[in-house]
Amino acid sequence: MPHPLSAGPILSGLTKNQALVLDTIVMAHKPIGAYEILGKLKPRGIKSPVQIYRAVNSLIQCGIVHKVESINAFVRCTHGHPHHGQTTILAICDGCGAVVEHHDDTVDRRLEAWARQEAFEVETVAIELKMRCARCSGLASLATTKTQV
Amino acid sequence: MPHPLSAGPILSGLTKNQALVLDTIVMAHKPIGAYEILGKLKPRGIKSPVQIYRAVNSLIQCGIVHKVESINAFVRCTHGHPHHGQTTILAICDGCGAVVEHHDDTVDRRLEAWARQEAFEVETVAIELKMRCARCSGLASLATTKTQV
DNA sequence: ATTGGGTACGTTATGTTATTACGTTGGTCA
DNA sequence: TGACCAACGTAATAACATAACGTACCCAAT
Repeated sequence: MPHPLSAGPILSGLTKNQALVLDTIVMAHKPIGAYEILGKLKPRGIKSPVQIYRAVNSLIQCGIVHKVESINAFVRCTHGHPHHGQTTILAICDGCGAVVEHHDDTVDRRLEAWARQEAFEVETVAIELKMRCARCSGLASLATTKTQV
Repeated sequence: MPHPLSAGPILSGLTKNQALVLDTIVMAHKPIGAYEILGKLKPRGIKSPVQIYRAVNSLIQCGIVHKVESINAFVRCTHGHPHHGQTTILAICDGCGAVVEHHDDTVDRRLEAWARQEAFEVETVAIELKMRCARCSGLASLATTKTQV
């Protein structure tokens, strides 16, 4: 349970460390790794990776943050209302790190149907696409004029 | 490109290291990490992680092996015929490491439609489920009688 | 008010996964 | 033959993640 006194810069109900980490993830505007978060929070008193991992794990459990498995990084959930058991689909641009989040009930149903057929119990689902966003694929022929990940 | 002379224990057209690594992955019957592969191949002259990573990357490019992103491990592709641009869906049992591979055109179409709508170019797609297989979830109430991952 | 449980925290150390950098080998082909 | 290219070998290091310990604090039951 959250520390009752803390009220983070973004959301209340988070502990101090959770709020710091969430804030850093939000500010990044793209997936950010644990050690990069650590680097940014050292000036604010965070000293070790464990502290980051503890906080992101809480945030993930709350559903506020997603882990991008394919790049070992974390990103703010941009899905407005709470997920009702829906699978999060993430597309990440190789070029600029932009992330688009999506949900698709049809996909969820297809996966559930498959699970029933194979008689296994689904615990978690991760769907991740690597892509070039419109801007980055449009710029493909030009020199590298924009910031890369 | 493959080394022209080598013919591995499993498939021809692979280099010696690729064949060794593939063989180890196949023998494992479940996802196996790079360092575990390394451990098994040390007696056969492989000395460093790079050699493993080079080989698995080639095998992945050939489509012979999949990387399971969510657990940083590698598994033999069990899809019979060559994939026609299909997305691989993997379900991995937490209990015993069993893997089931699947493909679903409907899911592929939904993701493609989404990509079109958002105007990005898909490069790769990873769909991974963590699950308990029928055997492991049936055994849930019993003591740990079977080998765990 | 004391005590015991639970949660987050801090710190150190270590374990695990992956890549960079650089030089060598051996086959291909003009 | 010699330029090229792909795979290989080796050492070092980077990047990601957890274990194991003890402390601080709130809360609820005694």
